[in-house]
Amino acid sequence: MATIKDVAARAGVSQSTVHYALNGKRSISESVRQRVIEVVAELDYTASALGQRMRAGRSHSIGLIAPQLPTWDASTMEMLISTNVTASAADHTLGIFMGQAPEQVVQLLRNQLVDGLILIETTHTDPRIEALRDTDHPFVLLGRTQNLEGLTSVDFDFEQAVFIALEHLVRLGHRRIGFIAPQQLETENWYFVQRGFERARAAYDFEPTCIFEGARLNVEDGFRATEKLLETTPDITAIFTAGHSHVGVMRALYGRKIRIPDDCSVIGITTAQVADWSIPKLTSVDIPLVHMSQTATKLLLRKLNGELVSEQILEPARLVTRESTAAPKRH
Amino acid sequence: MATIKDVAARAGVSQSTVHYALNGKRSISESVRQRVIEVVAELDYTASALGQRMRAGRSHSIGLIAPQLPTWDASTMEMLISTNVTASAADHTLGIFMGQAPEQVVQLLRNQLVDGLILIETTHTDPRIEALRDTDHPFVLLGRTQNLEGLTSVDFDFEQAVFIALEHLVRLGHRRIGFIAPQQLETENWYFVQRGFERARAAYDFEPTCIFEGARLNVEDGFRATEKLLETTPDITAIFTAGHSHVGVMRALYGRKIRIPDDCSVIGITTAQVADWSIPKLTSVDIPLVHMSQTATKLLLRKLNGELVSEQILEPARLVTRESTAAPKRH
DNA sequence: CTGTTAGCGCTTTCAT
DNA sequence: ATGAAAGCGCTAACAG
Repeated sequence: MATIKDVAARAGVSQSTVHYALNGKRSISESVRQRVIEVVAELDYTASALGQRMRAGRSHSIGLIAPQLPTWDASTMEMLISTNVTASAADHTLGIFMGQAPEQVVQLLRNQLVDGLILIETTHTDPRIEALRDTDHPFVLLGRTQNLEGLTSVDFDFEQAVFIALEHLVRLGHRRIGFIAPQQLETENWYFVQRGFERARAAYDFEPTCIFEGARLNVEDGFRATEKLLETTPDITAIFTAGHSHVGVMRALYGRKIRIPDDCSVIGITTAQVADWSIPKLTSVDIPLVHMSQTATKLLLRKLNGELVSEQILEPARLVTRESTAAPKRH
Repeated sequence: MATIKDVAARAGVSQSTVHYALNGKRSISESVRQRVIEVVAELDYTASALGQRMRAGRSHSIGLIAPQLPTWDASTMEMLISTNVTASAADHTLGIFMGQAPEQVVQLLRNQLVDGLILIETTHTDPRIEALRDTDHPFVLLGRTQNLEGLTSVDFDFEQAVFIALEHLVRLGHRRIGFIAPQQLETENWYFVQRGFERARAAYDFEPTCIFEGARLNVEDGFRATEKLLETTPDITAIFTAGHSHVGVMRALYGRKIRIPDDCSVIGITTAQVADWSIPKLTSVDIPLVHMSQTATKLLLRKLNGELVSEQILEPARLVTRESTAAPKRH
C-alpha cells in the first residue's frame, strides 16, 4: 500500500504539499496539484485511516454497550441499524460490546478503543453508569436511570404510553382488561409502566387482571400469559401487552377461536414496524426507536465535538390505531 | 490520559522498560518491575489501542458487509451476535457496513479502516466479490457465489435442506404439499432451493402447489402465501416454507381453524431459536447460523494472521422434528 | 538487565 | 507557494 511519503517522493514534492493538494487547506499551484493527483492515481494512494486517527488522537468509533448477550428482537435491530447509519454518516464506526463488566466498559474509553458510548437497557441503579459518572468520558443513555443529574439521555415516556393505551381501551367501552407485563422489575422502564397503570386505575373505571410473565416479553411469554389470562378471566374483552409478545397473545386467541378485534381487542407498546407485521396489524403506542437512536447518536457526536451537552429527552407517547382494537360487542 | 512516556519519566526508567515490565517479553529485575507497576497504578495508565494498532499497521477490526439496509430478523441477529462474540474473543472489533457500493467496500480495506471482511447475503454474480477478487485483501463469504475458485466461504446446504424437508413430509404420508418460497431469484440460495425441490420431485411421488410470494420470506408474506395456497388447493395436508414466514403461515391456518399438525403439517428451514419460538414449535431443517458465523469469523481471523486459507465449507442439513408435523389424517 | 532510537502514516506548525 | 520537521503512542531492533 502506497503512503503519502511514496507519493511525495514520486511527485518530487514534500509530504505537506501532497497533503494540502489533496485537502485544499492551503493554496497550491495548479501545476503541482495536477502532478500530485496524477501520482496519487498512479500509485493508487489512499490516506490511511489508522494514521489519521492516530494523529487526531481519536478512534472515530463509538461503542454500543449492551449489559449482556441479548435476546434481541426486531425492534432492537431497528435501534442498532439506526445508530449505525447515523454514526456512519458522521464518519464514525459503531462497535457493539456485550456483557462487559463496568470496569471493562470504562476501559474501552481509557484505551481509546472508542471515543464515546451509548448505553442501552439501562437500569434503576446501573453499575455501568456509576462507573462512568465520575470520569469525563462522553456517553449517552438510551433509556433512563435513577439519578439523571448531569447525564444525557433519550427515553420513551412509558408511563404515558401505558396510560393512553388503557385510556383508549376504556374509551372504546372495555371494562374487563387483561394486563400482561414482564417481571423485569430491575429495569427503569418497569417503574414507569407501573406508574402509568396506577394513573389509569385512578382515572378510569375498569377491572384489570394482571398477568406477570417472563423476564422480557417475547412471543412465548405472550402466549403463556394469555393462556393463563383466559383461564382466570375468560370474559375479558381486551388485552394490553408490550414488546414483541402480542404475536404470542394473538396466537393464543386464534387457537381458542377468539377473533381479533371482534371478540377481544389487543393493544401494545412497540415499534411501528413490529406493529405492522402482525395480523391483524396491532393498535399500538409506537416507540419511535429509530428516531430515538438517531437522537442519542447525534447527541453523542456533539459531545465528541466538545459541546457540553446535558439534556434529558423524553420522547412523547402517541397512540396509533390500527386493526386490533374495537369496541366490545354487547351481550 | 497518561502515556507510556509519562510512566517512564515518573518511574525513572526508559519506555522500553515500562513496556517490557508490563508485557513480560524480556526479563526485568523484580525491583524495577514493582516500581513500574506502582507508577502505572498511580497514573492510572492504560496502553492506547490507537498507538498499538498504528504501530502494528492493523486496525484490529473486521467489517461485516451487508449489501443494503436489511430488514433483519431474529436469525440475522443471531449471526451478528455470534460474529461479534467471536471477533471480540480474538481482540477484534466488529464494524457493520450496509449499502456500500463495491468500490467503497474495497476502500474500507485500502484505508485500513478494517483488516478483513465478512460478506453476507451474497448473490450469484456479486459485484462486491468481483471488486475484491483481484485484490489480496482477506475476506470470507457467509454464503456462496457462482465461482468459488480461490475464495473462502461458509454456507448451508440449502439444496439438501429442501430435499430432506420434502422427504420428511412424503414419508409421513403427505402427497398434496404446499411449497412456499420467495421470489429472490437473484440470490445464490434460490438456485439451490430449486435444485432441492427438483430432486425431491424426481425421487418421490407428491403433488406440489407452488406459491412464490415476496422478495424475502417474512411473516406477512407467509400469511399471504398461505391464503393464496388455501384458495387454490384447500385439500393440502402440509406446507413447506422457509425463513421467518412460518409465523404467518401458522397465523393463516389458525384463522381458518385448521389445526397444526392435526389438519395440516408445517415444515420450515430456519434457526433453532426461531423454530422454538413458534407455537407449536416448528419442525425444521435447522440452519446452524451461530456456528456458521463463528466458523466464518475464525477463518477470517486465520487469514488475518497470514495463513493461506482457501476453504469452501458447506454445512450439512439435518432435520429436527418438533411439534408442527405429523402424518396426515386418513379420510 | 536496561537504555536509545527508529519508525508506523498522518497532520500541522514553523520557517523560507 | 512550498518544504522541513515535529510528534501522536506504541513496539522492537539494536546496543550496551
